[in-house]
Amino acid sequence: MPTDTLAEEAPQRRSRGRPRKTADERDDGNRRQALLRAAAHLFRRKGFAATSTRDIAAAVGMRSGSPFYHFENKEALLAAVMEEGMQRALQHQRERMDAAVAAAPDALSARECLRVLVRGHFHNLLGPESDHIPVMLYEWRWLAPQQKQVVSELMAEYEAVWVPVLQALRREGALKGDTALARLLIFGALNWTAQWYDAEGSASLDDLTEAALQLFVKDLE
Amino acid sequence: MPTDTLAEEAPQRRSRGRPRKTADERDDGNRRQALLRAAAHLFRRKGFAATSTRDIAAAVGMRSGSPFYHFENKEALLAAVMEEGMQRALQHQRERMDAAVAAAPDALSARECLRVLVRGHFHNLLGPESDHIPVMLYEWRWLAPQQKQVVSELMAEYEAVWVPVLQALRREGALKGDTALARLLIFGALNWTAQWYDAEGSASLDDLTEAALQLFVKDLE
DNA sequence: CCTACCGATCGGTAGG
DNA sequence: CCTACCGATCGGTAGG
Repeated sequence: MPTDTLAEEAPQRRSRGRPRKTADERDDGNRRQALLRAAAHLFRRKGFAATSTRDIAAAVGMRSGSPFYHFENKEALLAAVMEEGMQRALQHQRERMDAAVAAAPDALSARECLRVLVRGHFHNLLGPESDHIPVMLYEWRWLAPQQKQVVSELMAEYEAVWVPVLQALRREGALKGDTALARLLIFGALNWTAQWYDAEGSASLDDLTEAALQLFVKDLE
Repeated sequence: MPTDTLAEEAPQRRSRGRPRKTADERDDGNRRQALLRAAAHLFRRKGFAATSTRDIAAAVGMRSGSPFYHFENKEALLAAVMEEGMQRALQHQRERMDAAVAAAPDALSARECLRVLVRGHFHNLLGPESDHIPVMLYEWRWLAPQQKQVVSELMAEYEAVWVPVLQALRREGALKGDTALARLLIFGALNWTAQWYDAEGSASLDDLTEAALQLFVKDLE
């Protein structure tokens, strides 16, 4: 964009016509980011089908046609929300696991591993800036097959970390039955919290984590 | 409707104009029922917001305006789907519990009670004619406050049956931690199966029930 | 990124 | 329950 070089030739340009943007809402890639944030928020609150691209545009102070300068169409915006959400979730999962391993004097127990994963999942699902993942979970059907492919690979990567942990628990006798079914049921219990968890309520994410572990994992006595 | 008395005066009336309906799709309350079934199916497959009342009308061979002869508006149709679904689910839950109690030589154990409830819930959620409950779970947000009130009372009635069972398990030591949180997590695990369960797949509803019990309930050794 | 616009679709209604 | 219709809204585009 030639704005900078033009600025050298017309340094005294006054603000007239439509109001100037303030510094932190200028072009960059941050208009795109703003659209993604607003879309995630609205898609979560009203669902994909009931959110108009006009709603999203208005939420970031754009006119109705402008989102299509940044995204090819409404579905591409949805796919981008989900991909960004999963990338951030993967990142957060890695950081938590690495930190937990680094902090453990001996090897981390399978139970402690699961605790870290569950706690991290609640952060990804219910924490601050967490609209993206519920949108991914609940608006999945609107993706085109190719977009589903991309997102489901990220989901598979996320879930793959859980597999050896559950298998270890099963070897210990702390988990019974088929681990694949157990994993699906566990993710169900966790993901469903997005339907009822109230951040203002009495239970914290740590409380939820504790309740989940007590429910899923037999204590070894 | 005066059709019958008029028929006495014109018994020879021939079929002309638009084709006659066959016997089992005649007026009655069964056009309303047909609309409910079609609506449940489409609301589940495409979501409430993306299903047009025209889609629903076409699915039962009506014209676009006709659903509004049976239902005041689109939301009333959704509410009726949910209410019917919950009434049937409650009925089914009662029948299963009564049958299990009648069949038990001694008192039913808490664990067996939970098994019956879980198995019944899978039937309500994943069995034949089961679109209504997933619609209730996933399209909840479209209800008006007053409709939410009605449906949530039915849900409360459904869940109330589970409470003493979970409390009994907790007293036995087969369930740890807060029972209210446990109930929410358990329902999450069960309800989420609507997202991934494939009736054509390898696991039966009995398999799912077994997996759920193994996951949630500690065996008492 | 805005302006101005298009074709399509939607929920719902009057009148029969 | 159909016919004929309305006003509103929507995703998306051309042209700048």
